[in-house]
Amino acid sequence: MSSDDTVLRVALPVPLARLFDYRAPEGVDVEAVPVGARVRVMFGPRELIGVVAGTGPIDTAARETKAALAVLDTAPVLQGELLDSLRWLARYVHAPLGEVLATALPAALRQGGPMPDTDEIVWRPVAGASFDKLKRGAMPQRLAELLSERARTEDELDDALPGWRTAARALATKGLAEPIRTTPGRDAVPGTPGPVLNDEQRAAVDAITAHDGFGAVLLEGVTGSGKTEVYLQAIADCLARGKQALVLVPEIGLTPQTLARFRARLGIDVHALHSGLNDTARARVWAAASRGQARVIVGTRSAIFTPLPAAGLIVVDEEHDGSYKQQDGIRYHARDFALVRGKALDVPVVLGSATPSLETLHNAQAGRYTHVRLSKRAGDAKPPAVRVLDIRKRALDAGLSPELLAKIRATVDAGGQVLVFRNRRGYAPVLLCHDCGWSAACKRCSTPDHPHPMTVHAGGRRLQCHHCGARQPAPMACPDCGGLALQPQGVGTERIEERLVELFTDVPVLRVDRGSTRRRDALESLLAQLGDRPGILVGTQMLAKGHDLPNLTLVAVVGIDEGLFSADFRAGEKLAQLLIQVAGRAGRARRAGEVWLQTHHPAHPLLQTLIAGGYRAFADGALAEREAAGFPPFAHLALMRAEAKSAEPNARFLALAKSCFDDAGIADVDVHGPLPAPMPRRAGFQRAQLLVSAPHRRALHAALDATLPRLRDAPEGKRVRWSLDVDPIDLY
DNA sequence: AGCACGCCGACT
DNA sequence: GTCGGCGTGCTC
Repeated sequence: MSSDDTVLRVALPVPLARLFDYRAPEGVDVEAVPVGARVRVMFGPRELIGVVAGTGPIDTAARETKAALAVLDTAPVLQGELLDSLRWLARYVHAPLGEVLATALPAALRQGGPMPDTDEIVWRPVAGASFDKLKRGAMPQRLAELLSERARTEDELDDALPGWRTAARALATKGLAEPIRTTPGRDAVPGTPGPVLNDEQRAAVDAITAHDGFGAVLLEGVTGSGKTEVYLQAIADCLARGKQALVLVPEIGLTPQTLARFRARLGIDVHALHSGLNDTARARVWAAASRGQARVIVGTRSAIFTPLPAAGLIVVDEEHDGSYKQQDGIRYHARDFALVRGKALDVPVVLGSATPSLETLHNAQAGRYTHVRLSKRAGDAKPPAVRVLDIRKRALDAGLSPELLAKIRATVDAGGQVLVFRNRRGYAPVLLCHDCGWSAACKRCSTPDHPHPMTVHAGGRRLQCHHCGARQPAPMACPDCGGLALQPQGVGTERIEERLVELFTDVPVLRVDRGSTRRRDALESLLAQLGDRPGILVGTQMLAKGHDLPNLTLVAVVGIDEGLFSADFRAGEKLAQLLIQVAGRAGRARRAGEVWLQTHHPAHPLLQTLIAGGYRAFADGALAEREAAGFPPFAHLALMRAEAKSAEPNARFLALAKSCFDDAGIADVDVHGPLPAPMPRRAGFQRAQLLVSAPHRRALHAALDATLPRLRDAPEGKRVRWSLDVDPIDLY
C-alpha cells in the first residue's frame, strides 16, 4: 500500500460516533503523522482541531477525501496508557472518541495552541561577580543578595521580590547575573520528615507501599484520623522511587492550606490543577506532567486526565464525593476512571474517606480492594457526643428551638465556636399567601402537577429559582387574591443568619454558602477573619469539609427532615455521609465537641442506626436494602434522558428507545419507563427518562451497543435533546 | 454541536 | 421590497 492510499483517521469534537478520514496535508508524508497528534481540518464549512486516532486505507467508495490543513504536533499529545484509557472511557460512556479526547485535553491544547514550554528560567550570579558597588537596599542589591544565597527560579522571585525583573535586567547588563534555562523537577528532594505515625497509619502506609503494581486500597478513616499523613508518606515513598503521584480532591477540598502542607512536607513543587487556573497555566501543568517534570499533581475531577509517564501512585481523597462525577457533556466518574488508569498504569490507587460510598464498600467486602481503617483521632481528640433534639410541638424561632438557642448561647459564652448547618440556602424555601394559599412557583420549571417553588432571597425582597437561575422581585401583594398576607415559609441559611445576628450581638455571625462565598478565596478570608474567637457560622454543605476549625465545639444540624423522605435511592447514603462529615467538624482539637440534631423524626431508622452504630452500621443496612431492591452496587444502571419543549417528542423517542432495547433481546436487562423525570420540567423544557438496569455490566453495555446506533439514526431523536448517563448518581 | 440552506411574518 | 424566525440536513 503506497502512502497515497493511506488516510488519517481523525477523532473530531462533534457528537457523531465515528472517525473522519483525511489525507495528510500537501507535502506531508502520512507516515510522519503520529497517532495522538493534533491536526487542523475543514469539517463542512468550519475548521476543527482533531486528534489522529489511527491510519487506514482510503475509502474509494466514499466521496472525495479532503486533505488535512495542518499537522500541529510532531510528537503525540496523547499516547500510551492515557490514550488507551481514553479509548476505553469512550466505549464505557458510549460517547464519541473525539468528544472524550476533547474533554481530556486542556482547553489551550484543545483549541490548537502549542504544547507549552515547561523549562524553567533560573537566575544565578555570574561567576566571580562582585555586588559591592550596588546601592544598599535598592532593588538590584536586594535581588543580588537573594541570588548569592542560591540560584532562584522566576516563580520563586515572583514570590520573594515582586517587581524584580527590571533589577534583573540591570544586573544582566552589568554582567553580574544571568538567566539559565533548566529542565525542572527531575530529582526527588527529601522533604521535611512528618510526625511519627500511629500503628494504624503505619499499617495503612505499608498496605499501600506493599503493592508492587496495581492494587486498590480503601482507606477508611474517621474525620481527624490523619488520612492526609498517610497519603503524604505514600507519596514520599513514590517520589523516592522516582515516580509521579496524582492526588484527586473534591472541588471544595483543594485549599491553599492543603497545598502548602504538601509542598512543605514533600520538599518538591506540587502542581495544582483546579477551576481557578487559567487555560495557559493549566496547559503548562499538563505539559510538565506529560514530560515527567511535574512529580506531584493535586487536582479536582478533570485532573484524572493528566498524563503520567512515570506514574507511581494515584490517590482519590473523599472518594464518596459527588463532585467526582461530571454531570454534563461527557459524564465520567473521576474515581472510577482513576481505578481504570491505575490498573492500566500498574500502580496502586488509594481511595480515602470517612464515609466510603456503598459501591466502594461493596468492592472492599468482595475482596477486590484492600481495606484499611484509621479509627483513632489524632492527638487526644474525642469523637463528638451526638444529641437528637425532638422538636415536635416546639415553638421554633427561625427554625431554631429554644433549647438549641440556649445551647448556642452557652457555647459562645464559654468561648467556643458554633456551626449551624442548614442544607438550604436563601431566606426561605417558599413564599406563601396566608389568605388564599397561593405560593410563588417558577414559571419555567413548574407543571400543573409539579409546581417548583421559588426560593425567597435578600431578606424577602427577591425570588430565585435554584434550578434554572430565574430571578424576580418578590410581589408586594398576592397575584391571585390581591391580599397582603404573603409570608416566607420555612427557613434557609439567610434567615437563620438574620435571626442569629439579632440574638447574638456580642459575637460575629458569618454565613457560608454559595451566595456569600462566590468569589474565590472568600471562604478563606471569612474564616481567617474569625480566627479562634467565639462566633457562629451558618452554612450549607460547603462547611462540611476541609477547613480545620479547632475551636468549633458545637455543630447544630437543622432542617434535615426533607432528606429523610426523599424518593432518590441514593438520598439516604448522601444524608448519612453529610451528617457524619458535618459532625466531624466538631471538636477536632483539645476541646470536646457536641453535635445537636434537630428533627421532627427522632425515631427515624437512618438517624437511630447512624447514632447507635455509626456510618458502618448505616452502610451495612443500606447495602442490604440495595441488594433486596436490585439497585447499585448490585445492579448497573444507565439513564437515558430526553428534553423537549413539549412532552410528545420525549414520549415518542423514549418509546422507540424502549422498543430498541426489547429488540436487542439481551438477557437480564430491565427497562423502566418512559417516565417523567423527578423534576418534569426545567427551564422551559419537558423532561422524561428511561432507566436501563442489568445485574452485570457486560449485559448493560451489550444492550447499549445494540441500541444506540439505531437511536442516533432515528428521526425521533432529532426532535429531542437526549443524552445517556452510564452509572448515574442523580436520577433527576 | 455548528452551520447553511430554505421557506414565511414585521420593519427601514 | 428585505431581515430574520428556527425546521432539517450534513459534516471525511
